[in-house]
Amino acid sequence: MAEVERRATRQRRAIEEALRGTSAFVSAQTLHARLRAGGESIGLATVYRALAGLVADGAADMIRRDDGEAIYRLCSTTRHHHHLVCRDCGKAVEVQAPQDEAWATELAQRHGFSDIWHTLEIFGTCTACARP
Amino acid sequence: MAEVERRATRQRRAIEEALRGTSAFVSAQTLHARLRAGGESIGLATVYRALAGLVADGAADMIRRDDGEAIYRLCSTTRHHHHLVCRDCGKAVEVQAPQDEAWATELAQRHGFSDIWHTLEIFGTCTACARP
DNA sequence: CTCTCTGCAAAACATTTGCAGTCGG
DNA sequence: CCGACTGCAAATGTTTTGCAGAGAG
Repeated sequence: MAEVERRATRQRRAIEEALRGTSAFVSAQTLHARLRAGGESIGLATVYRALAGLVADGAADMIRRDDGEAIYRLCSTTRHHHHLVCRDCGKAVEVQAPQDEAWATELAQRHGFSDIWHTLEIFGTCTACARP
Repeated sequence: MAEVERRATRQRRAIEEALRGTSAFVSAQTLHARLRAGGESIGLATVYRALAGLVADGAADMIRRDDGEAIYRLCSTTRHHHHLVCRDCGKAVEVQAPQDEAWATELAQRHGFSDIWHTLEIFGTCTACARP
């Protein structure tokens, strides 16, 4: 959460607005295409830079799809949490994993690992994407 | 686990041997470099293709590092499991998460998600990499 | 012999970066 | 005004692919 000055430019407003309008994870590529399609004039590099800034500030979550592409989403809390993500449309729900924090820490210590971090994401197909 | 014919070539034997010799996750790039350094004559594309085959057969695990690069490791079991991975040297321990399977399934159903899959990886610094 | 595998170089992609001009505060 | 921000194009780095020849079974 680097506390850096961030200027509110037209482009960043457009990005945040687009993210606020959905509960789904989106890739930088897709977001860029969507903004352009919506008439916004914005460069791809700007989208990447803005997203990186949001992640650094803790305002957005970034996870990796199976193919390695990064996908982003605004998060409603800075508390540690996980997601239930539709692998088709990206729609996601924030979820808590009751014991996982303590479990991971205990397990790591038992094996002599320090400076622990863990990722836990659940992928599935949401109701809307399930119907043929 | 596509059941496809796999021929035992010199290159594939070298790759499997290299993987068998370590408990650490390695990237295709690193594995390729290591094999070459060891005197093996092998192409990068071959390494990628062999690793993809091992993963498809369920013989190897593939996870993504934070930067998106894929890293691979032979797994001792085809049972669902997770890893405690050293983010420095890649050394990993297979671990079981007692409740996570049931928890993830129940959670997904409650939200109407089907065809569930989940990833859970713990990253830390192992004892060997911790000492300055 | 036949079909899979291999190597190489080219291609495909996602992401980052250098730079000169733009614009928010 | 000043420094952060932007767009573009070029650079980077990983992974994939096309193709002709090699080699496993």
